[in-house]
Amino acid sequence: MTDTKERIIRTAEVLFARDGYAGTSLRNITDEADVNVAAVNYHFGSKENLLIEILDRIVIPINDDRLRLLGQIDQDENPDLEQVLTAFLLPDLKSIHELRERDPALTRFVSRMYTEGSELMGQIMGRQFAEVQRRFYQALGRALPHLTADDIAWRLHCVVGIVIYLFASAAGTGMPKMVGQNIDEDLRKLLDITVAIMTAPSQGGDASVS
Amino acid sequence: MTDTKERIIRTAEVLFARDGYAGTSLRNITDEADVNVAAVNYHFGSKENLLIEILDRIVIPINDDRLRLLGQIDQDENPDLEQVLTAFLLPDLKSIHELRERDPALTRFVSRMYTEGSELMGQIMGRQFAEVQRRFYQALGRALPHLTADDIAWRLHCVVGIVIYLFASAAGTGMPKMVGQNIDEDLRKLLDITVAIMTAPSQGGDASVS
DNA sequence: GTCTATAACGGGATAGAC
DNA sequence: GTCTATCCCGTTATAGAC
Repeated sequence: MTDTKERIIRTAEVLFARDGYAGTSLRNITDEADVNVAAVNYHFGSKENLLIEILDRIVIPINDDRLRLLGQIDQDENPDLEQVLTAFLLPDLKSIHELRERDPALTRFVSRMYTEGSELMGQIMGRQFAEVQRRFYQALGRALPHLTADDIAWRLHCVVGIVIYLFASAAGTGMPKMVGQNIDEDLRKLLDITVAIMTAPSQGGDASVS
Repeated sequence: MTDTKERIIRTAEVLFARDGYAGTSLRNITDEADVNVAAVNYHFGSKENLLIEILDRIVIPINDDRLRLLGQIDQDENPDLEQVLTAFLLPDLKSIHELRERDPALTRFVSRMYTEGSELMGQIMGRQFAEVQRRFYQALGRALPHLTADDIAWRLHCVVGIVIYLFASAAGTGMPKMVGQNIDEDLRKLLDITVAIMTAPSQGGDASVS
């Protein structure tokens, strides 16, 4: 039976989330998963490949979901800001709830991938997120025609910062719990904040993001 | 001469920021700093003590500065929201500019300490931040009397999420540059967003943070 | 205070029996 | 597909000469 492979993934993603990639040894994983040391290299080839496979399984569905929801909004006319933000935020909330159900520590995986920022992870996350970013810049530009592209980028990144923190905080250990049990309520609270961010009057000059 | 100790700190903080605590070996540090392997254990006792010393040097001044600025605001009457938020945000911006001048990668150190969330770092960061959190909850409660304590906590944590992302993004590698060259301009943009967050109308029910 | 040398151990990866 | 055994290297930490 090859649920050995699945057991490795299930164990490794929790350990990577809790202790980080560098902080987790293959032996930590195989001991906990009750599989042999050699199994990781047999099924994945290397520790790094194992990480990439785990990362893709978690992050790709989120961004696919984002693009799917954005595609459902009628793109001919100017889209509604709340709908666009919902398309951006809802996949994260769904993912947080799913991950948390599997293991409370698991939500930290996503925030780690962003913050650890090694060459490896930065490239992978960037590749995953580039298309999403481009599409949402477009949609937000139509929803908020009075803002400059730089303003939109700067403010969307504030939203991203909140979302990453949301993943980190959902893990439970020491951080404030910002995500509850009801996705609709969580979304409503997030929309209150993020709509305010995107529509905030700007006293300052031009924002710029490179 | 004991600038050996200082050289170790200067090198280690950059490597910890760039590659993480677990991802950095003492040999990485001593090779790069051009000091002997044994010097770290002589001057700091252990790798962990080295981290704590570096962390304290960076984070304690930020939070001290926060409390100092908050103390300057007249606490007898209801404080002005922008002033309170400035007391919260300005120390971070000053720190980002200082760290970035020493080494662009260095700003990532702070965001890492939050997101890595090992027992060690979580405890240290929690201890550092607990008093700050308490004092700002109080001040924000007076500045925004119509909000519940839970709403204030939830929204302040959104601000924290943005700030952490700010530190991470300032490092340059792959992430958007959200912090410019002029602190006043950066502060103005941040205040636009964070005032909007704190004063956003809430369509949803009660927020709750534990 | 600073060095060399080494202890004692854990790391990722692989060869080869089963 | 799964195991044991092992290679080879890097790890933190320390002992002891200088």
